Amino acid sequence: MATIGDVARIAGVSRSTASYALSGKRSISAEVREKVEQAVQQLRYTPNAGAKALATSQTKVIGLLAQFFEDEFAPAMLQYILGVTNRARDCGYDTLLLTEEDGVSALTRISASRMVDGFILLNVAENDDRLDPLRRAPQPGSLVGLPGDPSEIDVFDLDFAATGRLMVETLAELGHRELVLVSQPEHVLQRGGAYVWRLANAAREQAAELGVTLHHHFGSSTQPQIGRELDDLLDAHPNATGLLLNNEAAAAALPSVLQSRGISAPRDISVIGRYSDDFARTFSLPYTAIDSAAAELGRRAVEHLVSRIEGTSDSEKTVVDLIAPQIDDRGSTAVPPTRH
Amino acid sequence: MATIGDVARIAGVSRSTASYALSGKRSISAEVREKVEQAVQQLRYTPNAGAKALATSQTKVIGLLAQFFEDEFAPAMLQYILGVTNRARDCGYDTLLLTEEDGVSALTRISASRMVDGFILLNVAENDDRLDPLRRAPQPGSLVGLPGDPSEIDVFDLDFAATGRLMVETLAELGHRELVLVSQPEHVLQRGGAYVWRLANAAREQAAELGVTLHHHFGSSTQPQIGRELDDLLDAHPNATGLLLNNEAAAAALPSVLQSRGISAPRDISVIGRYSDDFARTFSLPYTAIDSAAAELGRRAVEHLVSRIEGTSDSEKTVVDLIAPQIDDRGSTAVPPTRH
DNA sequence: GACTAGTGTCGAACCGGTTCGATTCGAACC
DNA sequence: GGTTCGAATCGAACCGGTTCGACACTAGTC
Repeated sequence: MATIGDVARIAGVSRSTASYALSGKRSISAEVREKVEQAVQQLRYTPNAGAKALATSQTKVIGLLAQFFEDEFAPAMLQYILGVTNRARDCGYDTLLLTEEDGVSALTRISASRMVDGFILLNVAENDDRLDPLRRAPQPGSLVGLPGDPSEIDVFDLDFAATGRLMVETLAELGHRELVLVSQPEHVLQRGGAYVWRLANAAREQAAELGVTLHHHFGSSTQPQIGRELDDLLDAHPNATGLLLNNEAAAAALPSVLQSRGISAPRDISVIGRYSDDFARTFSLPYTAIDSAAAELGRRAVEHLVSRIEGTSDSEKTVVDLIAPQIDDRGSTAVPPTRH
Repeated sequence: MATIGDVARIAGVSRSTASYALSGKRSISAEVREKVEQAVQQLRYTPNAGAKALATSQTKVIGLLAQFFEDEFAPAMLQYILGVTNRARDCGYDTLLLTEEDGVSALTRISASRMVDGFILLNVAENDDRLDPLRRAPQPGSLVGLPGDPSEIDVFDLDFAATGRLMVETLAELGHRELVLVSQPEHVLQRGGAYVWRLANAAREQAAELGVTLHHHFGSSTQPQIGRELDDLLDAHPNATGLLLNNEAAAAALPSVLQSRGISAPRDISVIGRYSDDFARTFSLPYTAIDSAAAELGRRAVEHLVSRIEGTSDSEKTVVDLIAPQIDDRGSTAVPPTRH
């Protein structure tokens, strides 16, 4: 492969001049610049990434730490990954995908060997092991998911408290008086999926304030179970007229459950979920939902990370950016059915 | 960060000696090796990846070219990605994930800048644009998906022809005489998804040979449509007793279709799909299926690629490795119902 | 006409590893 | 007792970029 030395030789200048001609960091005569550019074309010169990284201490790569848990619904993760890689590329960065179970060792390994300029952590837990190593690392990081202690790091997440309130409020305003909330499984919460209780607590408070009854259930994240559980829940709460789903698997299972009971939304029951638009399309879910904004979160995390890497960050202070919930109305809410 | 120079100084030896002590490429006294190792511990020394890449021309990174098409079922892709990244890490490689639409430019960019030691291409089309640049690249590559011209490159794929035959054969042996095959949408095929017709043609031939009627239909890959199409198909072919699905979305949609028609597998109809075990779990699909072996294909592709990179490849000749279809029996096949 | 300022170019050093050739030393050999 | 060999170590060069300081030349200033 051609090196910058080859380019310089063909152009009849020194290596340093060729370098300056390409980077524009010093003034160069139009004539020389022209010759260098021609040599680049002719040799199909592309700088060696390793050499560049060594010289500049910049790799133009960001590390993406994804964690896949047995108890989670994997397809939902894909949205985040795509959001990050696509936006990163637009910003001039490539993405090193790290899926090892041991996120801490992945982080320290990659960080110490200077393979990346920064990190993005997905699926951040309330008390995430990876945060301490990240704080100590010389590279900046962005989190997707709000941990208990977000100090020193930029955080991006959906505002789950506002989401819980909005779900309850929306149905209460339509006249619903008894609701069922289905969350992720309890062990997701125990593992540190704090968003589960952030949404649930806020929903509970809002319900109390509005005088609405709210039943809360931790659902499974796999299908035969969650379907049965939904069925049982509807049996257990015959007067409930609204269903709130903070559980992707539950949303995916609901159509067949409703069908088998011979009821439909919103005629017999109103439904609000919380999942991404892509998820809804993939599974063809006909329910109004609050967008989990996966791609948007990934994009914001990348943009902020890049501005930190490149030192163009507007503020030195770290940021906690909670996206306000936004409802995608697919027509699955209505006034409750009248009973007699 | 500590460099090998720091290690050498603390250990009281030259840089080259420190390097040899760590690599073991020349004999080193036990005493010196000990001192170097202590210095490494003390300084938490980790080699700089860029410098190492520059010196050795090895990056220990492989490039993973994934393509996401609107008309495909995205979650299925995740299995391949995880299969590749996890196996790569076990082999000592990290993975650069490239999701740009323009796979050719991604390939040439990464290849020319020497960011990776090899490539894995997913979702390879019959006539894939990326193959020529890959052949010209200095790095080796493995394909997941069989193209029309696999020359000079290692290829890994499910044996779709054998899959088609096996599907038909299995139901024919049980006594079925009229089958319906639902493939991916026709534009997947036009884009170069040759596996669609490889399976369909083989199924057709096998059916002809066994004297079985086979109706072939290109189904949609999104849910409200594919559900309706399945319903129409069952109406159109009332005497069909077996359903073959080479279309993930169709498999995901089938449970509610059958339910709404008040029929069930295998009592009223026998079903064989083609999707991964993980996919079946995620969607809780109760149908016997031929495993698309995504993770296994990813693993084989990585292993072969690594052996090429490291020059330990058993043979110089390129390989076309078609995995024999394997049936995961979930009990959705039986003898056809008797009519009168 | 000497002084200054700015422009354009070059050589050398540096980033942090690896590797080749040379050197020293002690043990084994004839 | 000189020769040969292998083990252990070191210095220097190299990988392919970037960047600093020096220098030559031109143009403008007083």
